[in-house]
Amino acid sequence: MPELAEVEHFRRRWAVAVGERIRTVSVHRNARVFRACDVAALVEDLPGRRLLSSEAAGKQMLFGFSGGAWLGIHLGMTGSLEFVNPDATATATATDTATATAPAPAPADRHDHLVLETPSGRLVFRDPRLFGRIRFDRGRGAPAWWLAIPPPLTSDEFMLADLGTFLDRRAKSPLKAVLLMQERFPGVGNWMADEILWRAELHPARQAGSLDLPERRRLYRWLRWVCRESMRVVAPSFADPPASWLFRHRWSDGGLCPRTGHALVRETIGGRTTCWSPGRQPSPRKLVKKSTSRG
DNA sequence: TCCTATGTTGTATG
DNA sequence: ACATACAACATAGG
Repeated sequence: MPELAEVEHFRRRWAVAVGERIRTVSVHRNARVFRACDVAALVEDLPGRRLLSSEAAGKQMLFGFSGGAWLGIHLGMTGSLEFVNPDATATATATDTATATAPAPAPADRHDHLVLETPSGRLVFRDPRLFGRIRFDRGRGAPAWWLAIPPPLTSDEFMLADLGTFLDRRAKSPLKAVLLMQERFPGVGNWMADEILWRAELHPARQAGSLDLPERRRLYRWLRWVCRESMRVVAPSFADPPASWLFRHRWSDGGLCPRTGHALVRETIGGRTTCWSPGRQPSPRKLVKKSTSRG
């Protein structure tokens, strides 16, 4: 599920516990999501600390704790965050074990790899497919990997020239693959890339370096628009975008373009299933053909 | 049984 | 060193 706005939505789910103290930490310590994480440090360090802050940047999240501890979360393909209020019966039993010194048991659900218990509930990280990633860092300021994430695509720091530079550096790659590169387009994922290219009327297989200036302007404009609008529409409630978006038609075979009414096409481009509207997004082959005249 | 899946990364090749 | 392409990761559901 998680691209830019969905990640922001999950961040907000955990943010309800900002200010609360972590009472216990339970983990599936051998889960792949901890491959870049010192699990022992996390489990020993976090209890007693207070959750102070939460941020999302692209598909990454960072939760800050009192005393200089940082929990980084990437949701991979199937990760999610949830805050679970204990029901009345569960509260009694959970409270009784709170003072116990024995290590916290592993979470009951096999896909819940990290659970932070607070006085009012449980912060749950779930990820069936295990492509997600948990990081734990200590220090006064945010960790280096976090600071290296480029600025939001909706901000003034991301300019047309930045887009142009990157397109030229990846000149031979299809636009679809280029838009998925997080080092330049943090938060853009498979459905967002298709949505952007569809709105910009650019075929996903076009080589990045082949775009003229008007096309670059279009890409820039709709890239920012999709980021802004998805944040506005999706982040608060996890709502689907309106039916006027490609999003609502791209998932299965037989979908129709909401602009042209003609059949959408689905094909693998840049290693990912890609959906586009042939009547709206002219193929690279056709574009090449138009320059046949020679003086 | 086979195919697909809203993501990243390691590795091979040019 | 850089750019590009793709298999691999692990699980669930159609």
